[in-house]
Amino acid sequence: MSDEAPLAFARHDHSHCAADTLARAEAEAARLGLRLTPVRRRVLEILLEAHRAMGAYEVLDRLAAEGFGNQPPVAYRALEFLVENGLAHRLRRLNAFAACMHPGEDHAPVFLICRVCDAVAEAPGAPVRAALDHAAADLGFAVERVNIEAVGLCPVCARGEAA
Amino acid sequence: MSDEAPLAFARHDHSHCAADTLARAEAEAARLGLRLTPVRRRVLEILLEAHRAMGAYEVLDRLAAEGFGNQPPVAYRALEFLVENGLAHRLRRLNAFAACMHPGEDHAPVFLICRVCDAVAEAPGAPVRAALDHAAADLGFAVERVNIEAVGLCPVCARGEAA
DNA sequence: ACATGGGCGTTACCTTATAACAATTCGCTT
DNA sequence: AAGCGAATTGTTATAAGGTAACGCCCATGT
Ligand SMILES: [Zn+2]
Ligand SMILES: [Zn+2]
Ligand SMILES: [Zn+2]
Ligand SMILES: [Zn+2]
Repeated sequence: MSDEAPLAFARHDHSHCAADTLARAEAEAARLGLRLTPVRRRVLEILLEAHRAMGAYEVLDRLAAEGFGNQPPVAYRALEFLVENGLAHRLRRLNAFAACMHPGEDHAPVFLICRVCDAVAEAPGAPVRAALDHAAADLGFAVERVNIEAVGLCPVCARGEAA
Repeated sequence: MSDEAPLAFARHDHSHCAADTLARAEAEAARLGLRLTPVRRRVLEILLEAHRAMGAYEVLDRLAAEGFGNQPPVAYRALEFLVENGLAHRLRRLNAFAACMHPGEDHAPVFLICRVCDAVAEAPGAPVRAALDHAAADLGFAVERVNIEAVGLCPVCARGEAA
């Protein structure tokens, strides 16, 4: 159902990519009995427009331009809803949010953030998470929530820098 | 020279712990030819007072009370200096800073943050980092900087919750 | 019809962070 | 010892990120 490798850094038909991910998010929302209201759905669509993270205020500007509320809570509430229900992720390093590319899949994402083109990829992080759990267990620490984010160069931009 | 297991969650002689870590930080600063000025040194001491993270404004209040500047850049610059030179760490999840407990050791820290008592431990994260590098390499992504932070329950507070 | 609760819009405010400039101090050369 | 450029500090001002609290509306169930 889902791609094995993230497409974020590869050229691909993104309109298909976004539509497909939105469809999977809608299916997941239905399965969980969530109310994907117009604002929430629109925010998810906006996040899906690119493999980038967006700040809450950037999202808010878009909403306001489309006739939704124009105050911060409007954006923050929709974003929080999406994050809480696994349809989006929060990138603490960027104070920003990105659509989840694997809705409903129970994944342990590692975020790879390109410092040149700002692309964000959600890499499979099960082994990373396992190593983390092990390190925590050694200290008797019970992990509940995790943020694993890496900043660096994506393959495309790496070629550019080499020049 | 350094402890194998972090003490953060264990009862220990913290005044000795802090003094020792400060001494190692000073040695490292000397080795690198860094200028550990009064503000910078004081900020490090403040961070070392507890195994907690402190917000920049909390640090600033302390500085101001002691006759240093009372404007945000004073705190942010000192904190940035400490972070850049490996004497402190920034916890993006908390918008806060903590003293490095292993200055000069070239460690790959994983931060364990207790949501009850706010204690922060710096766990050895070499295996986690290795797993992350591997995941990134699969995508051709060159990792430069990393944030690995976990929120959960420290062993002490876990006993409390069980009751 | 009516009560209930969730979601949305708004006001108001708080916290976190940075840009830019001036005055000073430091480390070094002459 | 004087002088110079670079680094550091203090200050002003403002940008960016985030939340509390209130009331209205609408969907749902009785
Ligand atoms: Zn795509
Ligand atoms: Zn995801
Ligand atoms: Zn200690
Ligand atoms: Zn450290």
